[in-house]
Amino acid sequence: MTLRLDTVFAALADPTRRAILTMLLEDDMAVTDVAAPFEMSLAAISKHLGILAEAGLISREKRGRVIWCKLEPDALRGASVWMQGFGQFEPVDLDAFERFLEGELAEVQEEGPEER
Amino acid sequence: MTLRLDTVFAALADPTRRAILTMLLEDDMAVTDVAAPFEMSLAAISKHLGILAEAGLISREKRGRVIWCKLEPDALRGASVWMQGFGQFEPVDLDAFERFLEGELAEVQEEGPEER
DNA sequence: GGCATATTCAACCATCCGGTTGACGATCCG
DNA sequence: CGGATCGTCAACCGGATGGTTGAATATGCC
Repeated sequence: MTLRLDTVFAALADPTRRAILTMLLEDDMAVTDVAAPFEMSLAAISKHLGILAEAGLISREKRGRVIWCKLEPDALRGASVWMQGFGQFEPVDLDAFERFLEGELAEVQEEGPEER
Repeated sequence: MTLRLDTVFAALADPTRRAILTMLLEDDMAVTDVAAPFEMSLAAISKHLGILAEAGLISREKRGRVIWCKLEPDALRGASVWMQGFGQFEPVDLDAFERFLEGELAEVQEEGPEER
């Protein structure tokens, strides 16, 4: 349980992995397609996907030689609940979030993953 | 902005640091008192507090020779919003959270920080 | 002043993390 | 079959992370 929070938060701490999750929010994707917009190697992306899967944030299903990655947003619930306990945040402004996501996606797709 | 998410999530990925935040939820605390229930050295706790402060999750104020640590839950808002975008989680059950927190606090205070 | 307390600093160590490259197994297709 | 594509594995590397210890700094107290 605590372990799950460890791995979920650790998985979310990397901008490449957050970008991947954001991409998967739009649709399921094959590993190669996930890797396409990034500048790093396919193996690196494969590792990131392994970490996300380990945290339960995505699932992977092999169909033919293609492995399809699917977002599993339920894995975020525990972490979300934990965080919400620290403040009565006002209801989430989903429009603002949408705009933010578009920005993040644009970043990834135009320039590759953001530098640190 | 992305940097902030990086540091916030990374800070939350460690169980000792989450336990510290939970303790600070109850009240402001001096560094020595924060360190008391843990088995590790004061210097280690001091480092953890530095990381939490760097992420904006706590603030530190020196009064006399004592440094008081204060929770800054606003720093969680960005991360919380980011996560909420991934699912329409039902309204948080604050009672359940309260019970969970009591469990976590009890763990820390009775046995020291949980092992991994 | 001189000692005790509170906290950080600095150096060190083992391990983890994020990336690379090259080889490998699996699958599709002509 | 043989070649191309998909994805992972293994070994390696540099830098970050989480911990230690011992010295240093700053403040409070007698």
